[in-house]
Amino acid sequence: MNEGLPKEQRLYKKKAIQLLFEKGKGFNFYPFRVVVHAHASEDDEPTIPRFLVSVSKKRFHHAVKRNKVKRLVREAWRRNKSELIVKCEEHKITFDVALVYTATTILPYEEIEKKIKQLSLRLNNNYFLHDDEKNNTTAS
RNA sequence: UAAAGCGAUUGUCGCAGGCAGGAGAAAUCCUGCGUGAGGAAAGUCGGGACAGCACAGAGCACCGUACUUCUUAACAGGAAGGUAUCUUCAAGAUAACAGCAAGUGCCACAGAAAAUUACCGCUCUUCGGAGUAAGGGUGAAAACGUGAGGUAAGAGCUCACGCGAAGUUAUGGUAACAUAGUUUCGGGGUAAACCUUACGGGCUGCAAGACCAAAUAUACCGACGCUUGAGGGCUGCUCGUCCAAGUCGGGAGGGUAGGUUGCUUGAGUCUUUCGGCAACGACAGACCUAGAGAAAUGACAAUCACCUUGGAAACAAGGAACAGAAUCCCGCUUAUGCUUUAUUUU
RNA sequence: GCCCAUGUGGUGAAAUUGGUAAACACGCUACAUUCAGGGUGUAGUGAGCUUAAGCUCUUGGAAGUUCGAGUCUUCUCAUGGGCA
Repeated sequence: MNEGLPKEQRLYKKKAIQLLFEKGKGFNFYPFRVVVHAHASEDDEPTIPRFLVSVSKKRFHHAVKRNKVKRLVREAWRRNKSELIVKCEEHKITFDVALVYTATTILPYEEIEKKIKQLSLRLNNNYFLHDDEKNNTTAS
C-alpha cells in the first residue's frame, strides 16, 4: 500500500520544480546532491512528500546509463519513503525533494538503497524532530 | 556473402496505455484480463506521407542529380547489365562513370617555353636575319610511338605498322555498349574551378497545426505613411495578384507557459499461390503488434538455457556487445557481442 | 524532437582566386639588470629523434579529388546556439 509511486508523489510541474530550486536548501550526501523545500501545504497542494531524480548528461553520456541510474534511485526511494508520508500527514507539510546524482559510476542497487535509508533518517531528524520550531519558520 | 534471433519460467513490489466490470454529480478511484524498445530506436544525410503559408502563378537566381534498362509513393535507395580500374589460386571489390575537341580562368618552384614556344643546338645567309623542332636539361605534366622515305637542316611533310579521339555504316542488343569496316584528325592537366548540356526541386516544419481554459497594460524614443498608398501576405530578387490604415525598429514594463487533440490501422505484419533472371509486383486468407510528456517499458530473488575458463564427468568461478521509441514511414551511413540457418570459394 | 554554427602552438587568433602552415598578441623558458622579487631589455619557444646540423610528423579524426589540400567533397567525433 505504501510502496507505490503514483504521479502525485512525483514532482513534474515546471513551476513547482522552479520553486524548489529557488527556495530549497541544498546539501551534499554522496552519491547525491539533495535539495529540499519543506513548507506548510496550501489549499491545492497535497500533504505528501514529492520527489524528483536528476542525472546529468555530462556525467553519463549515454541515455541507457542515465535511465538505469534513475530507475535504481526511484526504486530505492519508493521502498523507503513510507515513514515520510506518515510524518507529512501528521504535520500537514508538503515536502519537495530533488536528488541529483553526482557520482561518476553506476553504484549497485544495495548500496543506493543503504544510502537512501540513511538519507530518510536524516531528513526525519532535521525536519520533524523539533517540529514546533520548524513549523514556525517554514510557515513564514 | 545473405538472412533470422537477442533469453525463458515462477514469486514479491512498482510504472504507462488499452479493454471489461463496479463506485461516484464529476474529477477520479477500485478489481480483473491482456499489452509495453531496436537492428540500428543513433547520426539527422537523402526521400516521402501529413500540416500550415489567401492563390501556389511566371522569370531569374539558388540547390540537387549525372553509364543503361528496370523497380519503387519517392530518393543520392534497390536489382540486372555495360565500361573502366584494382585484386585473388578462386568466389570478387570499387567508381562524384555527361562535357576541358563550346567559352573563360588557373597551373607555385624549376624550366627557353605550362599552350599557337624557341635558350643552347641544327641548316642557310646578302651576316640584318630566315627556316626548324632530331638532340639537351627542368618539372606532376613538354606537343602520338617505332621504322623508312624525304630535306639545306628538319618536321605526320609522306608512307607502313601500332596507339588514341571524333563522325559514320553494317551486325548483335530494349538500351548503355560490343565487334567489324570506313572517313577525318593527333587538340597537356584541372569541371570535388567558373561553367555548358539534360532532367528535377515553391518555402517551412508535429515546438507544424486545431480546440478549450486562464491571464493581462501599456507608456516613451526614432523612421515611413493615411488612397498621389507606408507596410504586409513565412521563398533571395523582379513581375503579376490580393489585403490595407496604420506599420516597422529600439530599449523599458506587464501577463501566460495548464489541459484536450494531432497520436498511431499503416506505401502495416505473416502465410499460400502466380508473374519476373532479380529488385519487385498481383490475387487470396489470417492478424492488430508501444504511445510517454521533468518523459512508462523497472527492481530484487530462485531455477533453467547460452558463452568462456578449469575438470574425464558431476560441478565451480566468471561473463553476456552496441545501445533506449517521442508525428509516422522507406532508405543510406556509422557503432556493435554472441547464437542459428542458407549459399559460395579454398 | 526539429533546425543551425564552429573546430589551426599552452591561450586568443591570422593565412587574398588551392602553391614554403603558423603572422600578431598573451603566456612560458634562459640570460642580463637587482641584495632579492617585480618591472625592463635581449634571445628562444608545436611534437619526436639528435650535442648540433638535419630528418620525420602535425590544421579534431578517417577517406577521396588534385602534381599539390588549413582551403574543395564525403563520412565521423567533439563543442556551442536557436525554437512555444
